Amino acid sequence: MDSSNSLRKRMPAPGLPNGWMREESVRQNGLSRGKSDVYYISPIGKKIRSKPELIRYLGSSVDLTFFDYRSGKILSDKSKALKRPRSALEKNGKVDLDTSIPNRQTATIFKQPVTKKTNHKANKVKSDPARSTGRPPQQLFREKRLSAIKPVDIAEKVIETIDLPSTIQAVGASTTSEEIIHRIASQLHEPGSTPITGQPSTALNKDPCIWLDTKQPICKSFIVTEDDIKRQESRVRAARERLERALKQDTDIQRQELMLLA
Amino acid sequence: MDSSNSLRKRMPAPGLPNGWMREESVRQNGLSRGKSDVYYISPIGKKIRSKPELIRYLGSSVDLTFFDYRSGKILSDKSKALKRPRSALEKNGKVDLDTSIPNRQTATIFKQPVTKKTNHKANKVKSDPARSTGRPPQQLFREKRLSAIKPVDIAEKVIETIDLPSTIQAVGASTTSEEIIHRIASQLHEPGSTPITGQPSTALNKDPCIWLDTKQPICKSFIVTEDDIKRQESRVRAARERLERALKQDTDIQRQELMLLA
DNA sequence: CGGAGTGTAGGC
DNA sequence: GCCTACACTCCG
Repeated sequence: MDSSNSLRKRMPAPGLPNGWMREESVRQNGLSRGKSDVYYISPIGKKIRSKPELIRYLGSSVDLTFFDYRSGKILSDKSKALKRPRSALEKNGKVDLDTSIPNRQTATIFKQPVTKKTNHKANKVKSDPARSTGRPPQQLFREKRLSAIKPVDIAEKVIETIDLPSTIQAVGASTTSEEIIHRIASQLHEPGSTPITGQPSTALNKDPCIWLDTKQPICKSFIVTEDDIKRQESRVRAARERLERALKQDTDIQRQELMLLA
Repeated sequence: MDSSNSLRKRMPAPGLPNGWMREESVRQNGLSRGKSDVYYISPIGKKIRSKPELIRYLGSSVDLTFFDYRSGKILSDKSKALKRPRSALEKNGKVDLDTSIPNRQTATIFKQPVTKKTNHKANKVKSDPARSTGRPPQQLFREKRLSAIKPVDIAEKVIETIDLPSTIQAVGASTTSEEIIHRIASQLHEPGSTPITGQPSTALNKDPCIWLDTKQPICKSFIVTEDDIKRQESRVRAARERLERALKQDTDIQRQELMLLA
């Protein structure tokens, strides 16, 4: 006899990058008793409750076109391909207002067991077990593709005032500090990303196509202290509060406009 | 320009008996900023936070099937009728553990303006404006219907030791002191009930079906002094503390049993 | 106020 | 009809 509670089971999500868990819970009460809900838990503990939310959260880092949310598996050849849903912004003109503060990432998250992963039984290409993140390989110099994206203020005027701290220095003539910011920002959003340390000194001034560590932004390696982290945490907290106020104000205005129309 | 603070407004609850207030407060911070919470304040100052809690509190004295908690109104003919939710006991096998001490009832609660109340536009039966409590008329000798209900201790052994104080005396051959206790206890739980004084001396030894005051238990009238109230308050406080400890212990045991199963 | 759990409109 | 997606309730 199995004494475990069957109303709630959590296990690694097969169709998502390492660190993501799938949870299925069976409704115990009410009109929908017996139906089940599927959630995904991100590596930092954020609970996702639907496929559109998952797509919003993962952004462009994972292609979920063939991901079946309910089963957690990729439906590749069975021609069950779902229509690509539009983004939240296209759909209702709203951004995701969730600015909750994630737990600070500790070393343990980077020590997840590395599993060898073949995408399909019939697949002849196997990924490198030591480096697999469950995502397709990414372009060298991919930060250049972000160069058209800029933060803007409420009047859509570009905000220009983000500076790199002096401890982070660009490497090579063709790499701007702006590209490094783009790269670091997007890498921080990747689930299962490795620590950002910069390029090893051996790579500097050699042929980047051979010597660069593709997992690292193109800058000299640098050190971050515990004090750096604490100072930054309080800055981030303040910034998040400002952002939350601004976003909320925006939805309030949208809501008022809708009420005027009604 | 309205300088009043809009984040918290209190007004009479249209769908509930006289004396109940509805309070709506708007959340100021966090992810749910702008959402509001609705509370109801009972005539004796007890704050209710949800529809299930309201149902538990009012018991069978008011039918809340068509009461919309958020708006505070009855949704009668618009066929918006919600499915009747099951009781807390049916739902999760737990009793309501709230044993917080209500304010002592002062005379003001009994001086509420009496409003004429017709239950429905199409309803031809009108209640007596001078006596309406918003509830249907109750049976004479209704205390007899409670005679099968007994308090029990933890081993379900009946507790027999409740005695009436000598100032309260039963009237008539067929009325036991136990019935009077039942009647007084249940009347005290009715929202909007009138003071309990006993039967007027004119009613004694005459035909009860004609002379009894149906709002009063069937006992001689009696006087309660300020000292009686103070003495009783401290006894009740002590009893409530014992009850709270016992209930708490019981939930702790239930929780431990659940953990052993998991 | 957050969050787990349930309700439920609207799409298919 | 059923399911998806998300709003909402309720209670800690």
